[in-house]
Formats: sequence, structure tokens, C-alpha cells
Amino acid sequence: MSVKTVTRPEARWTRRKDDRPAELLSAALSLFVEKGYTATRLDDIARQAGVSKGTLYLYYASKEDLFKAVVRTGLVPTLERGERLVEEHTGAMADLLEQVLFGWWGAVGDNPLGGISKLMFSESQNFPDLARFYHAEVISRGHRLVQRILERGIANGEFVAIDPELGTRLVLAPLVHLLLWRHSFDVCDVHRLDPGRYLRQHLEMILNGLRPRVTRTKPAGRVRHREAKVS
Amino acid sequence: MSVKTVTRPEARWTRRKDDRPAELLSAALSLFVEKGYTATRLDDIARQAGVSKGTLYLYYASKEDLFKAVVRTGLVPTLERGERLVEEHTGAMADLLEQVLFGWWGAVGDNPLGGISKLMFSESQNFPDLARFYHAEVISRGHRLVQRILERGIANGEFVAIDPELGTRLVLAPLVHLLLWRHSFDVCDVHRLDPGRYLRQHLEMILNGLRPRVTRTKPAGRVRHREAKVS
DNA sequence: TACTTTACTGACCGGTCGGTCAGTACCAGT
DNA sequence: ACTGGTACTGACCGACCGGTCAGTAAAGTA
Repeated sequence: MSVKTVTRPEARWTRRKDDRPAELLSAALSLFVEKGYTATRLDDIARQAGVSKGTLYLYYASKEDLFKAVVRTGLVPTLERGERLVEEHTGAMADLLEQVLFGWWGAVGDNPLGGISKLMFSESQNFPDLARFYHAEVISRGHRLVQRILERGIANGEFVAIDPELGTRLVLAPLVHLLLWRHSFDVCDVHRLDPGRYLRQHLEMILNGLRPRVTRTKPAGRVRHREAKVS
Repeated sequence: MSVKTVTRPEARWTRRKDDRPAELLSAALSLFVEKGYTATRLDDIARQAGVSKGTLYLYYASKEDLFKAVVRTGLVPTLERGERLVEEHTGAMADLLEQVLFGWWGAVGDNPLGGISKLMFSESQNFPDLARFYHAEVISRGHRLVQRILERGIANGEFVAIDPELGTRLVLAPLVHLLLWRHSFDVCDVHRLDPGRYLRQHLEMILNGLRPRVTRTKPAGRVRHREAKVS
């Protein structure tokens, strides 16, 4: 319908050097998430981006190179937003944990980007350098982010004094598991997993588990947290 | 060196109809775990088992069939032991949960069999029928096993009355995550994850989170569990 | 020893797919 | 309008691999 260039009403193809990379990335993201790394054909990515396979190789040197580009452009910005949220928060750490937890689900878990995480777990064995990249650039950053919350919560007496390193892993494990589950066995399940209820229950159990307890041997110490509640 | 048969000192190959299946299974297990399903070549499995690829097809109809056999012989017996343990247990559900949790780690998690679970998560998208098989044969059985414990614990007042379905998922998620982690990103981590401490901490937090609480609005009801403690 | 049975071999097939490159045609510069 | 630079095409290549099967030789039989 619309004429794209002045010279010809119906060109067989047009030069769009600047837009191609982003379009290829977008097509690659959706197909990698849908089919997995190995099962995704470069022909399919190219077709979905509206170009031929040869063009793909003008912008990315190999399939692996393309994949790395997808990870880089997709996840890093999201992490940065999370880090800002944590640093700027004042108030109860329990509230912050809740915000981060549900925020993560909205931004990554329930989103094509979540597929990338799933994919990284799947392919990490076959692509060790990619795994290292992802671990450094995404996982350890997310880990630090949560650990920071726990440490602050422990410091102000809001949480019981567990090892924050282990605690972080135990807070994150069910989140990651939810993501992996939804991209693998959820379709097999007769009663599908409801992410909202799952996350809510997890938060509740975690907070319950983290809350300092009144024990018989050691009566209640200072359990009220010092930071002021905001909401 | 050693002469295998009476007739010839150096036969090119020997008939070992009875031993082949187990040897092929063993080779398949180790290679599947090491490389993943797709990346494992049937030629490699055959060679590692000391036969040619043709022989493999005398015992297993296809790659998928071979894989199913690996799962069946590897994981199902372990599950059955777990089920027996749960049914025969008398005493506190917290103790049973601990036994099952650490038993699982010993028998599956810290074991080549754990690699199979990792593998299933990775390959489930590309092999939906395999995923269904594994879900029906392994996952849902393990799930029921833990859910049974929670239900009994809730019934006898030992645990707070959460949704046992969700609770089961939240109990299992960190276990599965531990397994996946060890088969993917653990090598990237500077301070490797200590499974023992991780599981111990998880158990503690879960039990803490499950323990009925004395709340302000509803003073302590019947919180002691009715089943007698054994140990 | 001669014959039969069958466990086992390994060359082969057909389809797939990442990657290549000679050629095509768009478009900017003049 | 012409033309040179280059974005883009798509047929092609070669390696790979699950699966096949005609043939081979080990072991059983008599």
C-alpha cells in the first residue's frame, strides 16, 4: 500500500541498515523463548525479521553472538531499575521485599524476558562462557540486590539473624523456580500454578520464617524494627 | 589380556545379551547428564558401552525410548522408597519432612540422577511427550509425597493451615533449584553453594514459617501436635 | 565338523541446518 | 540520468546425526 521510497512504488526490499539489528534482536528473542536455543533456526529468525538469512550474518557473526546480544539488551536495564528501587527505599524491609518480589514478577517473570532466564539455565552447560557472562551480569547483581534488603532487615531487628547469603538464595529460589516451571512443566499440570497466590504464599512464609520468635530459652529481645514505616 | 571365551583367545566381540541393556543405560545416563539430551550422540553412547550403534537399536527402539528407560530405572525406584518411608512413618511430620528432604538430596540431588532432573527442565519444551511422561512418572509423584506430609502435619495441628498444594511447591522449589543451580551456574560462583547448610537453613525457615503462631487477634489455640514424637 | 541361530557390526541414507558467497538491486552522490 | 558503493538475496555447501539393514561372526546344537 504505502510507498516506501521516492524512486520506486514497489521495491522488492529496502535498505534499513539502522533498524535491522533491533528487528533481528526482537525476532530472535521471541523465537529463542518459544523454541529454545538449539531448536531455533536462523532461517526462522531472519524470516520473522523480514530479511534473508544472509542479512542476519551482516549484523551478527554467528548464532551464539546473536544470542549474547539478546541477553545483553534484554535484561540489564531491568536490573538497573531494581537497584535504584532498593537504594531509594526508606521504610520497612518487609515492604521493600514485597515490592521487589512482585516487581520482578511483573518485569521479568511474566514476560518474554523470563524465557531468557529459563534458556540460560537450559543452555549453560553447552555455552560456559555465556553462562559466566549471565552469572556476572544478571544473577549476581540480582542476588546482591536481595541480600542488601535482608542485611538491612537483620540490622534493624526486623528479621531474625540468619546468614544473609543463604537467606537470599532461599528467597530467590522459589521465584526462579516459578519462572522455570512456567516455561517447562506447567503445561503438563492439571491444575495450573497461579503465580499470584504462589508468590503471596511464599512472601508470607518467608516473612513468617524470618520474623524473630519469642522462644522459651531466650525471651523476646528487641524485635521492633528501628526504621520508620512509610506507607 | 584375559581370555573371555573358551573357543577363541581374541574374539572381535562377544555376545552378552543380558548385560547390554544395563551397560547401555549406564552409558546413556552419564552422557545425557554430561551433555544434555540433544547434544548426546547415540554413537557416543554406543561406543562408551562398547558396542556399535546398531546394537543399541536391538535393545531400544529410539533415542527417546532409551531416555525413558534411563528415567524409569533411575528415578522410579527412589520414589518408591520415599513413598514407603512416608507411609510407614509415625511421629512428628517435621521429622519426616527432614528425613525426606535430606534423603532426597542423598539419593537424587547429589548424584548423577540429579542431572536427569536438570535435563528434563532444559529439554521439556522440545520434547513435550517426554515432559508429560516425566511429569506424570516423577514430578507429580514426588509432589504428592510431600503434600501428604503437609496435610498430615496440618491435620494434627503441627503446621499452620496453609494451602497444602502451594505449600508443597514452596517446600520443593528450593530443593529443585539447588539441583538446577549445581548443574548450571554453580561453577561460575566464587563462593560455591554449600548444599548441607542450604538445606538445613531451608528446613529451618520452612518449619519456622509453618509453625502456628501466637497472634494478637487470636490467642494461642491448640498448637501442640497430637502424634507422638518418636526419636 | 557342519549346520543353524542370532547378537552384533558398520556402511549407508535422508533430512537438517549453520554458515558462505557470487550475484542482484536499492539508493545516495553527482 | 547515470553510476558506484553496498545492503541484501537465496542457492548452495558440507558436516552432522538419528535411524536402517544386509552382512558377519560368535555361540549353540548334534
